[in-house]
Amino acid sequence: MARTDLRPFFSSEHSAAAGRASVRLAEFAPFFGFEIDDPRLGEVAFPVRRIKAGESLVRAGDPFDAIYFVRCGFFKTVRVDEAGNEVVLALPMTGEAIGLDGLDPGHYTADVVALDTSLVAAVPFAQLAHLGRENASIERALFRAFSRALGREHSMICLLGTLSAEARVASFLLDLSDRFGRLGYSRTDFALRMTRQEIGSYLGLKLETVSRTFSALAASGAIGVDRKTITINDLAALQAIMQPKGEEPEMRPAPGAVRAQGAHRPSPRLAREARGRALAFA
Amino acid sequence: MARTDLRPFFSSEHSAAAGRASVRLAEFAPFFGFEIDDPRLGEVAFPVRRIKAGESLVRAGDPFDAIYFVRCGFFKTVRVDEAGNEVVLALPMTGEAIGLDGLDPGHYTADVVALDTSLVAAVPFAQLAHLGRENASIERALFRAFSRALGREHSMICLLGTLSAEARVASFLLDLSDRFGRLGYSRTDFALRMTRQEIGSYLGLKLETVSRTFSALAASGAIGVDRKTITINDLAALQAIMQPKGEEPEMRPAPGAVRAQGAHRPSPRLAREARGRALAFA
DNA sequence: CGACACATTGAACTTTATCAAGCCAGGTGG
DNA sequence: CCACCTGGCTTGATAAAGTTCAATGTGTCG
Repeated sequence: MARTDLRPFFSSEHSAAAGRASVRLAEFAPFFGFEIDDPRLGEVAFPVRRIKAGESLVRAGDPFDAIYFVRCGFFKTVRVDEAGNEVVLALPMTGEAIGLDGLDPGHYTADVVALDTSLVAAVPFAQLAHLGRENASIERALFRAFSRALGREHSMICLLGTLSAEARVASFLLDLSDRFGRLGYSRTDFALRMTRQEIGSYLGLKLETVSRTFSALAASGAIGVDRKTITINDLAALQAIMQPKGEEPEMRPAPGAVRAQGAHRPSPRLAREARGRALAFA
Repeated sequence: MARTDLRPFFSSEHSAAAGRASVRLAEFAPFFGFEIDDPRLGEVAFPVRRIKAGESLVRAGDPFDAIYFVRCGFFKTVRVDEAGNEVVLALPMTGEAIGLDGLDPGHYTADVVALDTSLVAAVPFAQLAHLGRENASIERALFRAFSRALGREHSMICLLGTLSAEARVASFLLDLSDRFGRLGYSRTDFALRMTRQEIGSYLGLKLETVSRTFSALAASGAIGVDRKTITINDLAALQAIMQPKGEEPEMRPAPGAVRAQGAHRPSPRLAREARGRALAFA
């Protein structure tokens, strides 16, 4: 793991290697919920890194210094735990931030590998924190980025903790569909960038199980599978897979009688609101 | 048998009224990695809430306003997903923060229920962020708290994605042991505050599986189980369970390796560093 | 004391992993 | 151009790990 990785044009501001070496904040901020209310702020520029499929953006153990904002492309983050197990922790794509979990330990905790040619803005954390101190919107967006990441992990834990293989795969496809959709791509037709093995690792399954589940879903007509191309034919069917029980209409306890000791009520369903790429943060 | 009682010695100083209504930052900050370099800062006080076992600190859907710092006690955070599955997401105890994931959606996403009589400091997020803007150490600690939470979730995802039931339970016990140890309690004898069902939910297992695994570990001599009391007899055995393969990774084992050192696994891995109450952030 | 919630244990059953072929598309080199 | 590799995918047969169902035990609390 001690592989000295020379990072291509990291701090090169002007050196226009193959392409541009930096982006202005104003160019990518909107995709991450940053509101730029001060025009000067928008002019702050950050180095850009271009990563080709198969290359690493960061490696586990590298000293933490920057957050990476994916401007376009697709990555996988892979952690190798102490037992030597490889786990795909996340599949970040355009509009998502990478590396937040490295702040506390002081080093990145996972390898981040591009699955497709990608562009990221490398924002030194110290600088970001500094900007945040001057601009409330930036600070807010930064906190929210952390919080959102946390929420995502929680969903993942629920998925791994409770869902069957079929439900996990359905959930995975719906998530991809949703994310592609938000970016303006088709919600029903897309190409997977990762192997069955990687999907399995991400979902806590073996690649054979993923393959079989794809086949089964295809046989049921819910989706079409051709190699790495997925077609979603019946969105509702996929969603239904995750409602295993005939959920009876739940009784809604009047919001006031909160004397509930011990037992936990069915609790008000927290609507999954659109937290998309939108900027708003009341 | 001595039920390790987390004595509420909280109000050591003044106003030992039955229910003191506030704590000064200086009193609990050190436990969370906050460095108080400005004495005036230490005087800032926050409301305290005392929660009895079985009561809820927050409920899913409640509007997000504060982060709760557990001063003493033990909680579970439970999410009920859209399918109606209950999942125990975390088991926060003394020295940990609760509610960080609620910032982005604007409401708490899980029920947080006390498993034991507990005391928490309720720190309004807005106020915390404001303090952070004036004091770099506070801000840093806040970011780190987010980052650390993220790291914890990642470990959880690895656990759920790759480990067998036995390894999950072993890992769970080691984690508890470690956490109790950090707080000054015995690392080898402690009382579980949660049911088998809750443990199972947390580990992605059924309660029967947890029970069976406890029994098996007890039969092997690694632990002792008496109802809710756990005794760890063989720490190394538990640790060994998580090294399923004779994984001889490429890290060359130093030729003249120390054998004396009580069979300490080759875990020069990113050692889980003392992230306890320590403050350092080089 | 009796009820009840929690825990343990057994046996049957399901789901997923494992092992083992075989297949297919794309790339390489003869 | 084709024959042939190769890496990834599919599919089948078994096995293993957990779940489910069910019965029984046990401490706690009213």
